[in-house]
Amino acid sequence: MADISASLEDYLEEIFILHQEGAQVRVTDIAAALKVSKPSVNRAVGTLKDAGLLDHEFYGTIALTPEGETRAAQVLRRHKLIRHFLQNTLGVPAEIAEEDACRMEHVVSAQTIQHLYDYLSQQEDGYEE
Amino acid sequence: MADISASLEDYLEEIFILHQEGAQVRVTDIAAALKVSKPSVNRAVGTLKDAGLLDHEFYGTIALTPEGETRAAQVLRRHKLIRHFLQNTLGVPAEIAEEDACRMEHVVSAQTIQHLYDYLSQQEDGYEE
DNA sequence: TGTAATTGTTAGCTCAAGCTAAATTATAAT
DNA sequence: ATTATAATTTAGCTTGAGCTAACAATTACA
Repeated sequence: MADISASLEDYLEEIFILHQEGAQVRVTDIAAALKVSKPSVNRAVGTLKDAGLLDHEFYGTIALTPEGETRAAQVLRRHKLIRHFLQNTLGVPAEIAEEDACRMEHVVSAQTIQHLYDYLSQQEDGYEE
Repeated sequence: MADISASLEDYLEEIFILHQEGAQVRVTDIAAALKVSKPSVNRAVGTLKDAGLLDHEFYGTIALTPEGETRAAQVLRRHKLIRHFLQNTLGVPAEIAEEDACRMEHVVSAQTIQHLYDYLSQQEDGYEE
């Protein structure tokens, strides 16, 4: 379970989200979603493929492996948890909460996420994942 | 007020702390504190000097400018606020709280810091800066 | 005061992650 | 079926931030 960079986590997360939204995931979709060039996507996808986190055939479509899916889901879970906390507990405006969550999701430890989850759970209107 | 990188914020913060601890701040001290090579420190210090955040003469000692001091103090304040929250509100173990604060301090917006401060202030044992 | 040890700097390498321009492959339309 | 458009990939550049090795300057002490 080698650690991957914040940047690669972003690619993984976005691929997961695009997949959830239904269609086949292509390089162009990811580039558009992350506002990054297609060659940048191409290289990141290659790195993630080498890491065994996704499958990608030449000029083909992109799909997460089970391992990649697990990782992506973890990042997205952290994102939602943090955003919820910022917005509903601290009262940070939605847009700022979203932006901060995008950055914080890559740096908060598993331990802290667990404590944050427990904290949110024991509040009046408990957090639903 | 151009933004600086997380890495440069770390240098700034460490210089601030070393200065608070009394002695003159030298390249070697920073390198030891941040566990980084002296050439790395040298270059970062050059960048911060160009940004007007510190003064440094050839083979001389390092001192923050007023602007650099302000910036460093802001980073350190964020660090302490986040660490306090993680440790005392969420109950994250001290060591993990410290590590997480080290990374989070560079990515949390000013808005969120303000909201976090307000949140901590209105708790039973209010937060003291 | 002259030499040894320490400190600081320079030169130059590596890696990650972005980019553009150009080439290749696939898809769609006439 | 041929051609035009779109998607993907390759090649190669840039920047930031780390590193080591080698060189220069300073400090300390014998």
